[in-house]
Amino acid sequence: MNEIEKDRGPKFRRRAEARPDEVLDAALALFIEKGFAATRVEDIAKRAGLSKGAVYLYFPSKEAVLEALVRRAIVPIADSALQTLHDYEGDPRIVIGLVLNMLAARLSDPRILAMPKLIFREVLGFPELAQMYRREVIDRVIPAVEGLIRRGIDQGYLRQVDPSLTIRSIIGPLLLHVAMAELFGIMPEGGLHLDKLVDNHLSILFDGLSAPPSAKTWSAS
Amino acid sequence: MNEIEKDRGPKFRRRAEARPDEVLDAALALFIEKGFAATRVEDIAKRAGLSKGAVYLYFPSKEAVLEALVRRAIVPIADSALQTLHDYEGDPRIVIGLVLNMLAARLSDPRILAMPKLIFREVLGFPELAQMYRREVIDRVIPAVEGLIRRGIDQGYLRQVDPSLTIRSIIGPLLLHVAMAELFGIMPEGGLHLDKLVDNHLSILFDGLSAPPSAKTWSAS
Amino acid sequence: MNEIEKDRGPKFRRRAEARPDEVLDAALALFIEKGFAATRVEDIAKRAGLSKGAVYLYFPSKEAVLEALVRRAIVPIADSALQTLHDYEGDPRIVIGLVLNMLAARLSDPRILAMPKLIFREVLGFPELAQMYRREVIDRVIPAVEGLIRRGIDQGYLRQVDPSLTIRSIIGPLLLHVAMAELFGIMPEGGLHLDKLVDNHLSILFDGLSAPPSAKTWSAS
Amino acid sequence: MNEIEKDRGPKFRRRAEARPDEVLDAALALFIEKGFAATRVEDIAKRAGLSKGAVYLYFPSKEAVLEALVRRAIVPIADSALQTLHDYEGDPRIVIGLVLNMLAARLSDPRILAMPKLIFREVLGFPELAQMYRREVIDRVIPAVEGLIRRGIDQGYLRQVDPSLTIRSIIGPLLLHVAMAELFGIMPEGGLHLDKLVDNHLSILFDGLSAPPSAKTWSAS
DNA sequence: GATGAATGAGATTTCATTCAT
DNA sequence: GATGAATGAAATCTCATTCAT
Repeated sequence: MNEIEKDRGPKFRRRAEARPDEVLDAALALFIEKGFAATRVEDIAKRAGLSKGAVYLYFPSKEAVLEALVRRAIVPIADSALQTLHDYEGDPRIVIGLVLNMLAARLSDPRILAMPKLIFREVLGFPELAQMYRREVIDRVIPAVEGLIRRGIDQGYLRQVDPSLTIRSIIGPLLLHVAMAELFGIMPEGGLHLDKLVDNHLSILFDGLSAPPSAKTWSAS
Repeated sequence: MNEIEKDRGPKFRRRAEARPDEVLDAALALFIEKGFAATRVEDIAKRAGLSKGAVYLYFPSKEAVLEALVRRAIVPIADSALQTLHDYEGDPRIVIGLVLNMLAARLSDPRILAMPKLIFREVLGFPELAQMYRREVIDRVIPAVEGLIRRGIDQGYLRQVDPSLTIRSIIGPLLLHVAMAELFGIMPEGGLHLDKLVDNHLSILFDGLSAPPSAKTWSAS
Repeated sequence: MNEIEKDRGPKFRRRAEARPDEVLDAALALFIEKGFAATRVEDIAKRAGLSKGAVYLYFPSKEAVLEALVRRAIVPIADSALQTLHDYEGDPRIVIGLVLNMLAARLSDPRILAMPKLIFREVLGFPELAQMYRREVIDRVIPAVEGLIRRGIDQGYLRQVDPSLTIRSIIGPLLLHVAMAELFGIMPEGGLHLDKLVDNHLSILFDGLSAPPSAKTWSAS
Repeated sequence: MNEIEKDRGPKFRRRAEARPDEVLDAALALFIEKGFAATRVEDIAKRAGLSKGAVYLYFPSKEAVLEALVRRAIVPIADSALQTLHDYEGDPRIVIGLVLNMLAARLSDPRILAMPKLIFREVLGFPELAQMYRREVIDRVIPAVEGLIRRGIDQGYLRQVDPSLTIRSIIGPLLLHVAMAELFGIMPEGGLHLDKLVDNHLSILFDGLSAPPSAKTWSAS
């Protein structure tokens, strides 16, 4: 931060204030790989390039590392989703498309993908984690999306649907896509291809699976 | 059940062939509540009404309890879904509706809901679990659904979509609904109401979120 | 023992009073194979063809099985060695040769070989075992052999040696031969060949390793 | 050693590089006393002046302690025996006498005596131990001794005997002497007196138990 | 600030022994 | 007499956390 210290090449960045962040990076990788319970503090330390004891200089417990990890990651994501939600005013389908594509782009970065994976995996064991995530992310995003849908209905862009339940129809397919890939290794050939999933999903989400009646009539005639 | 025998303390129950099942029931409850790693074998035993050592009469290890648990639960579910998939031939939307409603009904039973919760939570730590689930459930259900969609497209019921990716659009919303409720306690007032979710989801899935063009025209004029 | 019971074919010997002996046979085999500590009572029971609980009808504890085992085996061996020691009066070398050859013949039977193996292995952990073995075997055999040697010296058959220490020179080579074979698998090709060992050993024991002085002279001239 | 540091309780000793050796010393004493199976890791730790967990800082398992123990002890002994065997060229009886006296001197140290006791006791349960002992000791010593005997025969020092079997006659008496003392408490008054045993044994080994024929004649006449 | 040796509570697993049937 | 389900003490090993240096 300071003018003299700045960022003087990677060689001189040892022992900087970035230490806690390096611990979090290491912990994230390991929590994803093996889970919270099966990750030893010593592993985290080793991967972060410092000693076991040093971890406790920055965090009072292993659990605190997990909490800090989640806190660090979720706020920016929620913020940028909310930003997009607020910036656009017209056809909500445009906004939904933008947000889903933004999400798809972000989640293609494994470092970011790691966070929801971690949260979904560990949240049952750490109620504070659930509360934090709810407070910081869910309780801010859901009302915004619900409002978006409600306005879309009011303005005639969308059919009459339950805004709250419809959120599941908008986000759920992404979650399942990621879950299938991460938990069972089931994904399109060559990778997640989240962009293709979003394309396919948006076309169904907006226009439905059903063939247009006219089309059917045409082909039948 | 008998008035005299009733449930008079655990000491006098011998040669109950239901023992392994009682252990599994106890383990399921605890694994869900606290996770596999944080559940002690002694907890399982106590809840099943026997001693720590007795658990090892029926299962060679704690991990074996988990595997048996999953095996016991998943096959029937997959079977009945496949049954429905095979029994109907015409409009695939009917079949999809039937299967989703069947799923909704089943998952309303907490004992059944517990299984996917458990699997999703622990599968990262137990590759064998993932393989078993894949083999027994996923690899049987996915091809059946893909075939259903493909035939629906060929017969003019459905629009041109990617059958494989579309599976995510069909199932994903249920997963998210359950996840929100179970992980963060976010659900409609008064309960999961999976039936309402499925209603809302099916209407979007088949007909899309977009208001019909004529409607828009009308409202705009 | 009784005229009627006798030994009426193997078919009718089930549930006879031989039960405890069958337990001991099974225990012996397993104690040899895996040691006392690593042998489970259930293994003994299974091998003896009865249930775990039945073992406790005959023996109050696992340790009691070991003691009974040793007691059963050692007395006859000591008896027959003592018999031979007492029966001969003249040249003690004849007696020593007879006894060693008798020992060699007996120890070629794995069932008999098992006992000293077992005793040597477990005696450190069971002082009572040591006492029993000492009382029943060692304290009867050693004085007899010492007396034999002493008389041999007095009668001019043997050189002046320490009778007590000489016992080690007489028996030690057999012990080492068996130990090398049993512990490390080091033995003559094709088996223990205890008879050959005894031949070689007796010739050294009586006449010494050294070449006769005259022979040396001859070969040198 | 230093007057101020002395041995002021276990709490203030840190970074002692001798730790693993202290653990081995403690383990040796206990394994001898109670056997491997009956010795708890906590006992070892307590005797070494540290905590249960600390043992696992130095050795990955209790079994590894045993292996390290044996490895530490046997190589020097085998080495010095081989040294003696190789250094002398002439009359093999001289070499045999030197080696046996060297062995006697060494085994008078209880710390060294403990090792063969331990190995003989536990080797049946740990095949790796047997292999290690064979590789490091037996397979190096036996060929050397066999060669010595063979050369002694060729050069006219020794009678025609089986070199391989004769090894038993050379070493066996020492083994039995030690075994009787350690297992049953049978030994000359006042201690092992291995030197006296070796004296008596060597005289028999080289010259035989039999009285010289001339002597017999003399005494008879 | 940093280290890593040390601790000790706690987890899984084994098995001799008991005892209702 | 026989069974084998059940117990529970005890053993090995792990690892979050502390603290002397």
